[in-house]
Amino acid sequence: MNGAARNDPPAILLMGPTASGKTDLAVELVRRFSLEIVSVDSALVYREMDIGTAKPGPEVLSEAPHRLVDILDPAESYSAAQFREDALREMEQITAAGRVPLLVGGTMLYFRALEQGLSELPQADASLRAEIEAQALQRGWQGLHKELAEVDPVAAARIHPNDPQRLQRALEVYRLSGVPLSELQRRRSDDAFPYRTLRLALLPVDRERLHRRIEHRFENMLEQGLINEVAHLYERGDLDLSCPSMRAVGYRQVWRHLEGEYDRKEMSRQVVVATRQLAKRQMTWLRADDGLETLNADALELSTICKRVENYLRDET
RNA sequence: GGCCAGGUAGCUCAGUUGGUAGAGCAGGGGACUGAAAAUCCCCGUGUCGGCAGUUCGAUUCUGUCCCUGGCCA
Repeated sequence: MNGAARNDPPAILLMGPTASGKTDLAVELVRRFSLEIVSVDSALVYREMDIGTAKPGPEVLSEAPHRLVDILDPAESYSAAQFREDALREMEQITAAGRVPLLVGGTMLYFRALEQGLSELPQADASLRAEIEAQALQRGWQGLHKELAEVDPVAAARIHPNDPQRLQRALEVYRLSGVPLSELQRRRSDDAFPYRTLRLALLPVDRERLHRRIEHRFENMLEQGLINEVAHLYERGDLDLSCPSMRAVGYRQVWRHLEGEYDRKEMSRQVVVATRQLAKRQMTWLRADDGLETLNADALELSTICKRVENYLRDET
């Protein structure tokens, strides 16, 4: 897309839901080919969040370095636009060094933003968001939805009155720019994505198996000291549940447990449930994308995949 | 052993003055433009514990049995 030319450099994209085995496969590929990994993950960007994000350990990272991991403090927030900029920069460096970027992750919005670009919209504005939230408290989101319908009927029709996050964003964009969000989005972004891609998706076929995997992985995280990890962040004093980092699966539920909202058993249940739901949403993106080569995550055939990658890389020259 | 309260969707429960039942959660499907591990939308048939009785008709009333919890012995 975006008119990728025949002579664009290669890039491999590897998408998959949580607990599908993306990292293992990526590391295997790095061992065999001249690739370098760029993480496409909205939680791995945070430092001090290792266990709950299933971040690859030091040994793995030294063998197969991941770019865009540990680049932010948990008090900061990231965005799809920022990711796009960062990822393009990293990809350029990797390409310039004669290697092929391997983008690996589960944040599908980031993949889309990277490949298709984003419209030119104003950045998030914390104080304006606070203002809108205060208004929502008074008038209700329904009321704000009516307000949006007056200035941007197209966006209002698309955004459900119960969807505070998107309502807030649409109002924010209009108030900052004076132009309806839907109008700005209509204007085609001419963002280029100058790569020829091999697009792979790791898709678990057996749902029960995935659920079991998620459960076991969480038990492992507990053994590795997840609660302690979150407790450290909790004790910092400058974070709360409104930070995007602390909304991540695992962190949010352990945070509530630390606040005494529910006991350890209930917390565990909630984390596992939230992880299953995350995986389901990620798979919805993958199923809707018909440009992917799908790999059965339950029965990976490494040799077949390697042959595919080898062919792809050879065709390039 | 006696008394009491319960046994209804995978879970927690509501309900039917007798016309075979519905919420939340879980689960499934979908959406997704600077918070995305976020935010939201759609989807509810299950021997209403078993058996028998009354009734045109019982998940609902009666009897009995089983199970769970509590109290008393």
